[in-house]
Amino acid sequence: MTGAQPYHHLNLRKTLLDAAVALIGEVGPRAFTLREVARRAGVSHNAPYRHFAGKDELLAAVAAEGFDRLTESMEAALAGGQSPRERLELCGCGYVDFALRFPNHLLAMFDLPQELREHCRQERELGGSAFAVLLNCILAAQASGDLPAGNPMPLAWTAWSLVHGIAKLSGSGNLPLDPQATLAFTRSAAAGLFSGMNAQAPDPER
Amino acid sequence: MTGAQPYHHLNLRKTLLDAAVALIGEVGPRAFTLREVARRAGVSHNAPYRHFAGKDELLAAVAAEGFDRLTESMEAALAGGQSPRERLELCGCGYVDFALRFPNHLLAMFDLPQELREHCRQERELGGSAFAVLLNCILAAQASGDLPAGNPMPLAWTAWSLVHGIAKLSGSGNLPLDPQATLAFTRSAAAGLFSGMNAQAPDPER
DNA sequence: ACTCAATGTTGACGCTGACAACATCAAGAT
DNA sequence: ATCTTGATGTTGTCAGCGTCAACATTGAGT
Repeated sequence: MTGAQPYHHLNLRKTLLDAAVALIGEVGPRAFTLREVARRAGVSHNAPYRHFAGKDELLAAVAAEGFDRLTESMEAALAGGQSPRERLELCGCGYVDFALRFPNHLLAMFDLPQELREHCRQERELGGSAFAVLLNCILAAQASGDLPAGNPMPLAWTAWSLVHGIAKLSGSGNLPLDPQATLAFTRSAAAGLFSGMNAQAPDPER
Repeated sequence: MTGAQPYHHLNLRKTLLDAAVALIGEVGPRAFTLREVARRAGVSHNAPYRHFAGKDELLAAVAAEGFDRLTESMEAALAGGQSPRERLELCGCGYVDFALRFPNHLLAMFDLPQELREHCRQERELGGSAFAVLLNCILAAQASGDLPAGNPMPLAWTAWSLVHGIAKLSGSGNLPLDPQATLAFTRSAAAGLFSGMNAQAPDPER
């Protein structure tokens, strides 16, 4: 041994996570291969098993990291807003901005089997945190009168659906807009949706 | 030979397609296995190669079938509408209705690698047909004055994003609504978005 | 110095997608 | 009636994958 490759990697876990994210971006989460991740990290094909129970748990870890960054992105975006309405719109922009900056994480978060997600509690909790950011924006807008009172959930689902749809369609190349234009479009669409939410009361039966 | 299992299957292609759809629904598009499809169809592990170039082409065929049914679903839904506005809303409901009825097809259509889709022309054409149904609804609404004039594309993208987001979130279990409630929610959200589209002019720079 | 738990490696097994070679059948040509 | 041919299904094979088991290496605490 020349010492160039120490036996212990010291933070192989992080290295594997980064390699996994990069690999997902190159080949998609379907062709994603645990052995290739190990290869890129410069370790044997079984080394990842010391840090993750298996392939699925590695992907779940990527997804968890993604939910973390999603929450950060939304909170950072809405921090610049001055009114509840503006903060809600910016929150949606933060969602799409995250999707544009970390498309590979988004794939791991939503393009993976549901049975895996059910099995992993951490991921659900982090997803809940992200949703809570949006829900708080809705609640604040309702409290200030910027949105009609009532059950906030339909409003939150609607807003989430819109930004999630933009994120997914953009990520799969179905929106012919560059990132900057996509964000501007998101802002515009969110503003339109916000106006519409005020123009009609939320579904009364729920 | 008892004659029970004729050597030639006669329409193995359709049998394989159906088996593939069922398998996607059971294990997801990621764990989807070409050999298991063949097994369920009662043929050898290499028989599918006589009808599809490989695993990806079989999945692409499922996606193409999905785009076909999506177009049908939207056209059937909007046929009941009496005004351009109502037809547009119903078109969105048709999108979500398709997603609820054929979730396995939706997975093949959007949860698959993009390099495959680029490679397959038929799928892009069928996707374009489906989008055209939506776009025509937008154009009709603009012509009748139900929607503001101008570039229809941002309006179409917004509407598509909303229903696509609802479809994807619902399909991944993130919207705690049963199918009927999901459709009602879609109608309500679409109506709200429609109102918002009128409350503000489309993005002028595009 | 010794122990030991953590971490990385090697080897193996069954499964998969894909290729090549062969078998079977239907139908038209001779 | 026989031959030929192309389409369709099968068997055999290979490398690569995820995962388990057994072994090797290392650093930290005694």
